[in-house]
Order: sequence, then structure tokens, then C-alpha cells
Amino acid sequence: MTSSLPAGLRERKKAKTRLAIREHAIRLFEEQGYAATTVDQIAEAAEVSPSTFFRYFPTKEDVILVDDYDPQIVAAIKSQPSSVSPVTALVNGMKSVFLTMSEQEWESERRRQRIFQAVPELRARVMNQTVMAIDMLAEALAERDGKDADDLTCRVIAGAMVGVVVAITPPGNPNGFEPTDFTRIEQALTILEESFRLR
Amino acid sequence: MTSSLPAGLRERKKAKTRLAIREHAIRLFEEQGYAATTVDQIAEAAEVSPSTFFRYFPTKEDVILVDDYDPQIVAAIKSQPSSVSPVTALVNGMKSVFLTMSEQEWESERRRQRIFQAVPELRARVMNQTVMAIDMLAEALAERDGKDADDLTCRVIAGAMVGVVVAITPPGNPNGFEPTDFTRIEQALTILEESFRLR
DNA sequence: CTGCCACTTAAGAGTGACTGTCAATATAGC
DNA sequence: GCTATATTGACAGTCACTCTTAAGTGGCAG
Repeated sequence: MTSSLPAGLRERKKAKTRLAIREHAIRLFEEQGYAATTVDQIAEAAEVSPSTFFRYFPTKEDVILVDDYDPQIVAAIKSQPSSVSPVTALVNGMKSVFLTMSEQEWESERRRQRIFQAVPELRARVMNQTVMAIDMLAEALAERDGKDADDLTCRVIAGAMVGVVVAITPPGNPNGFEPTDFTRIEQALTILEESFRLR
Repeated sequence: MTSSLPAGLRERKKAKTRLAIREHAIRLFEEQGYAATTVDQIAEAAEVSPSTFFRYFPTKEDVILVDDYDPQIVAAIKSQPSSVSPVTALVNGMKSVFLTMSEQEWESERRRQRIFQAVPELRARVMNQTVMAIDMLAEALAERDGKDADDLTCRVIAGAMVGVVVAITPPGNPNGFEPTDFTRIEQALTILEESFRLR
């Protein structure tokens, strides 16, 4: 019950190597800072060659830049009936993902967030990822409501909701995203909700 | 009436060098592509040394990444009475900036946008800049309405409006931001407006 | 069990962005 | 003119990232 079904021995080895690189990378980033850590150091710690590092991650940034959660949230939104308002659907979707995370997952997420906050370069890429999420969200809303995939109103709602989340996500908090902060997001979305007449 | 008041000869020379670097850089980006253009090439074209390039622009990206407009829009918003709704204030602010731009400025802006669209790396930094603009906008709204600088409702409104603009800004259009597209943004913000009860 | 194929890896050379230092030159203020 | 300061170019060095080549390893057919 390690994870899913890594049939071949090759696949398992790859997954292990990938994980080893990421964990050593994050550890080194925490210990020495992001900029001060070289790819060579990460490769050495993970016991692979530097070129192998780049076979697993296209750039040094990507080693820490993986977001598994957005797609899960989008899926959770799609599964809700269109009788639920967009804001409620988003809040429910976020709850179903964040409130079922194990303490271990939270800890891992916290470590990543802390590094993001400290490195403007990484922050920029995370923000960009978030902006990309608007598209997915707009599509999910449209699908749920049986509208056109590029329906303008859906795009507006999706954009507004993501904008609110970004605006409220604690920029000063060095730890990023705590379960506590989640209530703040819910509160902010409620303010938006109260301003919505649509649907 | 060239621009402001470049008293010393030193200042004038600096401004000229800065402009020369930027213009040659943008021209080369258009001709050869962003990645294929080296800093050395830009420096040579602008007749300065590579080290001088980095004295004017901290990174290669920064040579094309200057946004003079956001602060102007924010200023225009602040100057409006609080009787005007946030959305209307934003639309008016954007109008006062974009509709008074000369054709030359539009052309220059189009060229930049075209390069942004083509280079994911630059897109990410622009998006990040846009997200940063939420803070400025939230502050401007709060100041205008005599509220606390970090008033939650103002942050929500600012986030939602910026989110909508980002969501609607033509991602497919290789030219980015045309006067025509501006009406689309206004339309989208109107949809949001109609959904606002606040103020 | 054995040899073959596809995939994965290490090693090394090369490119280009970016940093820091140092000396030479140009400018501004006196 | 003379001096403090600002700007510059030359140079060396680091590091992310790419590409090529050769060797190792798992999976599979004979």
C-alpha cells in the first residue's frame, strides 16, 4: 500500500529516485537557503549525477513546485450539483481537500510554503500557477452548470473567486497556509458571496 | 518638453543609455526571439559593455518588464469620490490611462505584450506583478473610502476585480491588449458590478 | 540461460546569465 | 585646474542548463 500500482521494478526505482531528489532538495533549501543550494549539491545528496537531476525536473524551481491540490479541488467542484452556488461549491471543494489532509501532509505543505514565501522567484511561479487555475475553475463551473466552456459569466465568477483567494492568502505569514487561515478565506469568500446575486 | 527635468548632463546620458538598451533589446527579441538573444548581443547593439547592461537592468527579464500604467491607474482611482462604486472607479481609472495613450505608446505596448505572450517565463513575472497590484488597489479603495488600509472588504473587492481582469485578458490573442479588448474588460467588470450590492 | 532491445544513467564539454573586483575615465562642484 | 564622485569596461568566476557519447540495467524472446 505504498501508493498506487507501480508494476515494474523500473517504475518503482524511478519513483524512489524522484522522491529522494525532492526530499534532499527541500532539506538543503531549508538548511542553506534556496539560492545558496546548487543543483550539484542536491544531486550529490540524492546520489545521482547532476544530469539525472534535470531528467527528473526540468528546472531547479520545479523540484519544489508541484501542486497536486488544485486539480483535486476542481474535481470536487465538478461533482457538486448546480444548485450549489459557485462560492459554496469552491468552499466545499477546498474543505474536502484540505480538511482531509494528514498532519504529515500539512507539515510537508508548510515546509514548501515557507520556502516559496522567502524566494520571490518561486512566489512568482506559484502566482502564475494560481492564475492558470482560473481557466480550470471556469471550465468546471461551466460544465457543472451545463454552459459553454468559455461562458463569460463563468469566467468572471472564477476570476473573482481566485482573485479573492489570492488577495486574502496571508502574504506576511512565513508559514503560508494554515488550517486556521482557511477560515479567513472562507470568510472573505462569504463577503463575495453576499455580494453575488447570480445563480 | 522631452519628459521631466533632467538637469545634469549625467542624468540625461543615463536616460539615453537606458532607453537605447531597452529599444535594441526589444528589437532583437522580435527579430530572433527572446531566448536566442543574448545579453552580449543587446549590449553590443546598444554600444555598451555587458556589465553596463546589468547596471541598468538587474536581469535580462527586467529589460522588458516595466509597468508604468498600474500606478497611474491607482492614482486615478484615488482621485475619485467615494460615491463612485469600486468597479466604476476602476473602469474610469483604466479609461483615463488607456484612452489617452498616443498611438505610439499603444504600438510600443503591443510589441511588449506580444513578447510576453510568447515567453512563459515572462508571462509568469507579469502575472506576479498583476497580483502585487491587488495590494495597491485595495489600499487605494480603502483610502478613498476612509477605511483602514487593510480593510477586509476592500481587499475582497480589489482581489475580485483584478481576478476578473486577469481572467478576461485575452490569453490567446498574440497581441495582448488592444483598445478593442478594453470593452470586453469593461463588459466583464459590469457583470461583476451587477452582482455587487456593496456600497 | 542467454543474448538483444529499450530505457536509464554518468561523464564531460559547452553556453549563457549573473556577480564581484579593479582600474580607467568622465563629470560635478569648488 | 583640482578633487571627490559616478560611470564605465575588462576580466575572472559561479552556476543553471543543454547536448553528446558511452556504459549500465531491467525486461523479454529465443
